Amino acid sequence: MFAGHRPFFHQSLRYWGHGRHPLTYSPPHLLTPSRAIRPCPIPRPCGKIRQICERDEQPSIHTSSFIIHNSQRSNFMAIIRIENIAQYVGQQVTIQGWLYNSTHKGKLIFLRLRDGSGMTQGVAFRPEVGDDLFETLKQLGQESSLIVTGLVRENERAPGVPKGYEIGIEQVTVLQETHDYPITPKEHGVEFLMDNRHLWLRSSQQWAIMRIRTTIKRAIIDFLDNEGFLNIDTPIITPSAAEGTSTLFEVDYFEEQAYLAQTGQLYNEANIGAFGRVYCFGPTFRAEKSKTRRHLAEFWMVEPEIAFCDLDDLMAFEERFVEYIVQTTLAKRGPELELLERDTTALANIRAPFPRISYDEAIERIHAIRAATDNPELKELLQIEWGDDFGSPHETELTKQFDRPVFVYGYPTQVKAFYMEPWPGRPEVCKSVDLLAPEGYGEIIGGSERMSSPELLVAAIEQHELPLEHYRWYVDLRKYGSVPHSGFGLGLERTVAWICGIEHIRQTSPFPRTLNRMNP
RNA sequence: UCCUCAGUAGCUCAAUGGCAGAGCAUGCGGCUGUUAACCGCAGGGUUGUUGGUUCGAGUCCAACCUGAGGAGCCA
Repeated sequence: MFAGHRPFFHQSLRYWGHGRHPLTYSPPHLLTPSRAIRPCPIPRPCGKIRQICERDEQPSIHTSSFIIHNSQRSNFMAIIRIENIAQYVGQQVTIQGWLYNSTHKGKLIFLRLRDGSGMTQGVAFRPEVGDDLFETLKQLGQESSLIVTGLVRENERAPGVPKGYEIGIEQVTVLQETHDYPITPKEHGVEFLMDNRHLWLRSSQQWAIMRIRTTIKRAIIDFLDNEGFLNIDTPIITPSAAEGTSTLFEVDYFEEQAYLAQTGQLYNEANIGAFGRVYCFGPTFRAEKSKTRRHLAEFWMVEPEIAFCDLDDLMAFEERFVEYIVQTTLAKRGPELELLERDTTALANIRAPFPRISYDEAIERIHAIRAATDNPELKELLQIEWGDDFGSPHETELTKQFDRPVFVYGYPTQVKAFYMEPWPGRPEVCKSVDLLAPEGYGEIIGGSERMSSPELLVAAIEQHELPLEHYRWYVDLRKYGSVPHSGFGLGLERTVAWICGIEHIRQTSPFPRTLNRMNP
């Protein structure tokens, strides 16, 4: 009868049984099917759990705390992931995970369980599971690691992701009983949570944000692949500031001054000569001493670059791109967006085409907003003249006028990078375009048509006082088969923050690097 | 770099210049449907640091440290 458990254990231990003993060296105990607790017959746990199994006379598994056999069942139990629980209603299943929270009411106990893929509720009723198991479950602290077997049933009262399902607990293996988990289900301050970021990621909101982030990354890659782009990597270590504007992190490159890349764009422009349509997608670094909810020192940026593409083509491409990202996330991550209490109707509106306004018109609109406001503070913040770049208050007020992202094109040349194509007949304006997200999330895309004339490019480099020797290869690209081409960079974290509807960009990065923090 | 705000129990916060408090968490007890449950009991403190004013400082003053929000800059 007892041997019937073995297939289950061997199956369930597959993922962790090959490694070292999972923590704690307090004497393990075994609770036999007769529900007696007896000391572990082996004085010290050894490395391999399967070996312990095999050398013990009676099959037993050594974990940090308890093995509970509460069921006499001997059939094979399917190990499932919680995100698929709906497929198993009426069946006995096993889930491997952690205790997120628990509550008990007399003879009834509710365990909120998470396994990384979702969250569900385990229910145990004392007369059904027996006193020993019930007492053990009652004492489990938050984040204890567990293997739970039971019957899946539908119940509209059951919380979780997906909600509406629960497991009637029959058998539990406690891998480690944990106490004093620092993040309780109550509110915490930012500093405390960031100090515990390695644990905070387990919390449901952070979990949902990371699930959405990975979906957004996948959507970006899928879209570009389908459009015939090649993902060509660009260097992280660069000899000079690509755009000559931002503050960069300095690196000692074999006793030579080097920098962490702020963009892969210039290399992308080389790559389109070989491949036509390319993108790079990776981390990028800015040493700006910015501490606002929109800034990170290390963030991810996807940068597509397209040959034979002018500014109008670029805007048409960007709006299809952003529409695809938003609609794909909406379709695939409904439960996560709901958990974040995101207003999804605002996202459903994100359909191409997006409004396009010129910089000139944007300035007029901001002047009008400024004239109309009674708020003296806002009046002060909105002060701007033609030729100035927008600050975040300008962007925020401007985007409030639209229900979807808005293109602002044709910025003054003086506020943009040196490589942008001049506007025909207006040398003071360049063929640049930014895409501003709605709801005050700011600039998520910056892009432009690139300069295609070698003479103009050399003049621009000299005018910006950039070291021409570092840019000789870049000028070469215009000497050998120059074509109209355009590209842009989309900031992943700002996009995630906008789609998730969360306040601060630091929550969109698993381990964010900010002005005052690079730990953990 | 500049402006504003904050630092008290493990966490979130109270406390006219006059006994250091609550909720949550933790431990014990109770409850068959909890959703951050609820009820009762218990333990838990170098008030960020240094100096000053005062009979007396968590509270007032100065400097410093740490953090948050914003500006500039940017994705």
